[in-house]
Amino acid sequence: MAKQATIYDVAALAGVAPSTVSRTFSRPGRVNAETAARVREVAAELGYRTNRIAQALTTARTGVVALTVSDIGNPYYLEIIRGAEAAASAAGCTMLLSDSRESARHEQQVLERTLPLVDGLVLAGSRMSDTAIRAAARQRPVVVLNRVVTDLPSIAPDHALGARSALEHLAGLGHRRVAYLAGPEASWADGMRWRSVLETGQQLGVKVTRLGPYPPTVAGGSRAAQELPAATGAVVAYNDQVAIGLVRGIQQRGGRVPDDVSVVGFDNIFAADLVLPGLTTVAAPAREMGARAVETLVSREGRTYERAMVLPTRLVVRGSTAPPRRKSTSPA
Amino acid sequence: MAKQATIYDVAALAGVAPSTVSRTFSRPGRVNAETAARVREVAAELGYRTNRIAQALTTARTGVVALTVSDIGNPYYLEIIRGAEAAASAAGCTMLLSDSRESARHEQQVLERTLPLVDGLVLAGSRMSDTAIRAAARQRPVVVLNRVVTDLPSIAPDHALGARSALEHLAGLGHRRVAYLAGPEASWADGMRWRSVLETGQQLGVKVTRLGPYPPTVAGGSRAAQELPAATGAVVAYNDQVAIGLVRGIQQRGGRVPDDVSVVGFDNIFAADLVLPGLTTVAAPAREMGARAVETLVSREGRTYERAMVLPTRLVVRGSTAPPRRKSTSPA
DNA sequence: GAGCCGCTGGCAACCGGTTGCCGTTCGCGA
DNA sequence: TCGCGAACGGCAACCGGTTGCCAGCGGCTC
Repeated sequence: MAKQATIYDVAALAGVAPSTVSRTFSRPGRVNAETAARVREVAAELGYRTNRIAQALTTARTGVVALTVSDIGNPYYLEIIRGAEAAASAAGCTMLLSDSRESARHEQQVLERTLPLVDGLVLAGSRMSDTAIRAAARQRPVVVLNRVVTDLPSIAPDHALGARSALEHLAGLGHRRVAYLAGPEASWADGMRWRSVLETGQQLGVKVTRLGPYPPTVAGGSRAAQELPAATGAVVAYNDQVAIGLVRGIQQRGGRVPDDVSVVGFDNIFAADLVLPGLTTVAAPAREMGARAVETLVSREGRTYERAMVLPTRLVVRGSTAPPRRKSTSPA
Repeated sequence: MAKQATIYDVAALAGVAPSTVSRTFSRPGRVNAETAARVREVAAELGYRTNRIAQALTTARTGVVALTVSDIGNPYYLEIIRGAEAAASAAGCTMLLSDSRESARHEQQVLERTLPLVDGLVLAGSRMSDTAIRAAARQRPVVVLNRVVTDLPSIAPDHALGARSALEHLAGLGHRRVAYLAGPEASWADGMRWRSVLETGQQLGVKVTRLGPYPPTVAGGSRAAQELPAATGAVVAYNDQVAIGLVRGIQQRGGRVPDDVSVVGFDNIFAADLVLPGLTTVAAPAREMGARAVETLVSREGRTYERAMVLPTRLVVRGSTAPPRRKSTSPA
């Protein structure tokens, strides 16, 4: 923790004014090439590094962007985080990652702490109200992920399309009754998914029922398995964790997936391909979403409020879905 | 993004000097109760919030601590992150989380960016050399996690004890040959685990062989399954992901776990209890480690360099380990 | 040869707090 | 009544850069 050299030290040793040193680094071209070379040389010798704090004070830019997720433990965010990190790094900023622990209150606290320090904010899976989000947006540029907030730059997968494709898949297999396992009530995605499942069900003549809400975790899914009506032949779960928990719960009670129950999840998390049977799930371009969010944030010069960006989803079919079981227990 | 009120605004409106406003917030007690009350009132009215950047410039404290992990996707870090977050929050600081992507080079870059902005740094699973870590410690207080660096505050699970208990468990079941699947060469934990497996093996009369290194991922474990000598009856894997991948790989080739091969992992990640069979694994008090690390960092007033803190591990026995298969294929 | 312009470097104000030091006021003991 | 110290508020310097403005200088045009 040796004392850092300042522009004043460099200036003195190089025989120029501090402002010249400053310009050498922050405004190259503004200073004569030879002078700049000398300054750089002295700076290197002294191990000078510009003090980002002091810089931030005058420029009002810290070079840090925040990414808030509703739960770091949720693997869905993994690719979002990676995408965001890559974009931030490419743009020369640091990313400040924080966890709102599935709580609007905690999310608010986190924002309170981080907002003053950052140039912008990506809210992935915010549990706050639109009003609260808009309030934050009044302090710093905000990009909303996984959700659409009017008049705020938003990036979201096409939840409706995803839910529709899940239901079409099940209907195509011959299912006529489908249960939807709801996630957190504060989840915007949950609302969109349920609504789309409901509507698509009506269009396809599939009877849909809603169960829950359940915590968006494996444990939540296990609990759902206990409460699942016996006749249920097909389930769309809020996300993959719930779906995985459900499958396990069913299996532990002696049921079989997909023979007795078909299960579809959302997000295509890594583990979806790990469990047995593999989980059929709705995949979103998570990495791309993370990257786009940060890019949007960083490039917001004219504060152009583009319309919400909705990205296509894709159904990944694995072993957890199959035609409903015949009444007879033996195959045809 | 309305203009924020400053101490000058508050001072003017309250009819006091800016320094009084400053002291009202940063040095309560230094100013008369009545004056303070008035200042606070005016501040509230104006929505004044102290500018953390400006504050950081003079106090040289940003109130941010960084936590660097080798891979955010690794569930092992999850509890560490949670523990660290809780401790940071309790201490009134913000946590800056970053990912070094299993690369010393990238880790270095990340540090370059974050060090200037933070009050201290927790390195969890650093892939850098001791020298590089010491260099960082010269710039900011550092606490090392999962590893011991001489003369630096270090917190690590008792890797040796963990590896020993794993091997004792296998030996107790009757295994006489055990393979160790190595992790990243730059991993300090890997070195400790292997060494302990080796030594314990010698003491217990168990023949141990080392395979790898493999990437510390499920995919790495699957690859290991392909390269596993046919006669192998018991395996200790670098971590749970590798162990899980191994189990899957074995199963896909028609092998059975634990009947044909017993498998032990490290870290007791969440998924260890999710796979079938459940994974026997060495658990470390991850959450506590994360919390202790941040606490150590924050409370480092006298820069007391306590000795390395080594925390006990605990073997969690699940279904992936069993006595070796008899020569006869039928049960006794 | 006068006027103008672009290139450079320096001066000094400023960003928004923090803090050492000083002066005033006031209570209290001698 | 005088002296002394504690309490309290203000002044101004400072943290380390950034930047608007100005001046000197050389070159070019007419």
